[in-house]
Amino acid sequence: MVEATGANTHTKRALEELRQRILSGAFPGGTRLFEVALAEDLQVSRTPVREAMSRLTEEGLLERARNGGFLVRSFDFADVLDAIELRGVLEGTAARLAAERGVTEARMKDFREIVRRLDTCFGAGPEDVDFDGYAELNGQYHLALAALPGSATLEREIARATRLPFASPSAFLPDRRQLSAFRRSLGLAQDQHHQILQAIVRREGARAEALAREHACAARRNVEYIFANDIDVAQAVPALALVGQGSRPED
Amino acid sequence: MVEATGANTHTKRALEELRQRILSGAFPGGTRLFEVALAEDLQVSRTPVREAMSRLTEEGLLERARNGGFLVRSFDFADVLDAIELRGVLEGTAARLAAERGVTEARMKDFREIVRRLDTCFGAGPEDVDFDGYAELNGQYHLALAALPGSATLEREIARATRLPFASPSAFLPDRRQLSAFRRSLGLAQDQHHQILQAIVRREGARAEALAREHACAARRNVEYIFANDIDVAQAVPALALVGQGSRPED
DNA sequence: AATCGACAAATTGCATACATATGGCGGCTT
DNA sequence: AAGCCGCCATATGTATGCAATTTGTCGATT
Repeated sequence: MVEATGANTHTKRALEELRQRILSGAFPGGTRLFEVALAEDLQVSRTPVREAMSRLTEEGLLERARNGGFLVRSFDFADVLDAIELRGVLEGTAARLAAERGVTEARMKDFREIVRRLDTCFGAGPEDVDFDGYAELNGQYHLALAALPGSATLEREIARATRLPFASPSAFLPDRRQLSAFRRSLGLAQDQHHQILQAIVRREGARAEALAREHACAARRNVEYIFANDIDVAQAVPALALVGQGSRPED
Repeated sequence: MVEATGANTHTKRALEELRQRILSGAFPGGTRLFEVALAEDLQVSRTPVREAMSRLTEEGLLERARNGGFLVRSFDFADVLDAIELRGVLEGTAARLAAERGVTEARMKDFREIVRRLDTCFGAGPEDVDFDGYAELNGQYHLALAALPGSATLEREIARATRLPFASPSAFLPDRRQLSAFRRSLGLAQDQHHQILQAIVRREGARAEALAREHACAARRNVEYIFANDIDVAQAVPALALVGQGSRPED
């Protein structure tokens, strides 16, 4: 009711508003959210606020406090890196299982088409990149990869593990404001997209897994670059708004 | 409030009763659960029933239906195998990261102690095994393994992925009613416990990962054994009560 | 037989009031 | 100064009634 039908319920409103606030970093990690205050603020009764907070717990943005109530989860730099590592492991598993078990014609056709369209995001010049198109198709690529082996269990787990902003495959893609060396990584990433496809087609499970893992490591490099260059994190990378400011790496 | 303090709330009661029913296979997969009927049945109001169902969704036993309400999730044989595969991958990752990153003294001491105590479950004769002790310590071993790298993200994800009964490391351990060939696998498993420890100590990440994955595959062998021998599943393996009866493998 | 519309029943969404539990603060004692 | 206790304010747990939505049934029409 809240989402599937698009019905405009109070719970849905509260859920979307709270999610947006959390994702924008409006609540420091560890903040306790109080039903009554939020109900007033959002102008609904406690019931939809509770429901919304319960759902945000499912989404991984809140956790339940020990004597009832909800806390905003806190994340640090290590969580970001581990989330990226985990995504690599899970997507690597999807690639391996796809290679080992085979892929249906329909899914392979879809996957190939996405890779082909990703190619069209690159023009003649090294700076000639359709960033928006790439970001959209990159998201599609990763969803399709997760679905390739036809395992609902794995697909579900990948969806869960990549739900938080900084865990998403699209979290650290460069855009037009960023340095060109940073942007050139897109071309390398697209090459990896191709290689993963090839490894799967050739039934090379270990290779597919290794490639997909390395592919996810690009996100780690991008994160490290951002922190190493003291870039204003919240400004440059919305995905990191959730991450505590005191948790930057020291090197 | 529901769990941390042990307070005896209606929500807690409803949660435990519904969980137990679901885990015992009382509701076929896909069954819709109705608030009003359950509230009457459990003799509480709708509010704690809703809360309990929301939590069971977090636990992975229910899913939200499209226009509100909740459905009991259904699982088939492939889900069992994929859950085992996923556990192997995640525990393998824990082993690898432990080897790569190192382990604190406290955690390593704890881990060694568990392995040592697992050894004491085996007596002089091949049939002389303390099954209950083994099962208890096996669970501890796997929890400790998940915690070794000191990554809250990974530990949390492993906990989630192993939450369902058939995904648990202890799901398919043999007990005293089962065949001796089946039981002998415990000795092999314990050898693997040792080898994983050794690989971590030696900083052999790839080896640790491969061993932990293979270790998880024992569960797959056990499942396949159960099905291949037409054993009454619900009777022999409570962990499989959740799995649909029409989804047995055909080979 | 299939489809559509109307209506009733059932279910979920929600608000509100009351009950219960928790946490913080102040005062007192050691 | 530290610890303990009591009190009160606040937050959560819960029940219940009403509103809104969804589902199912039945009859009419093609």
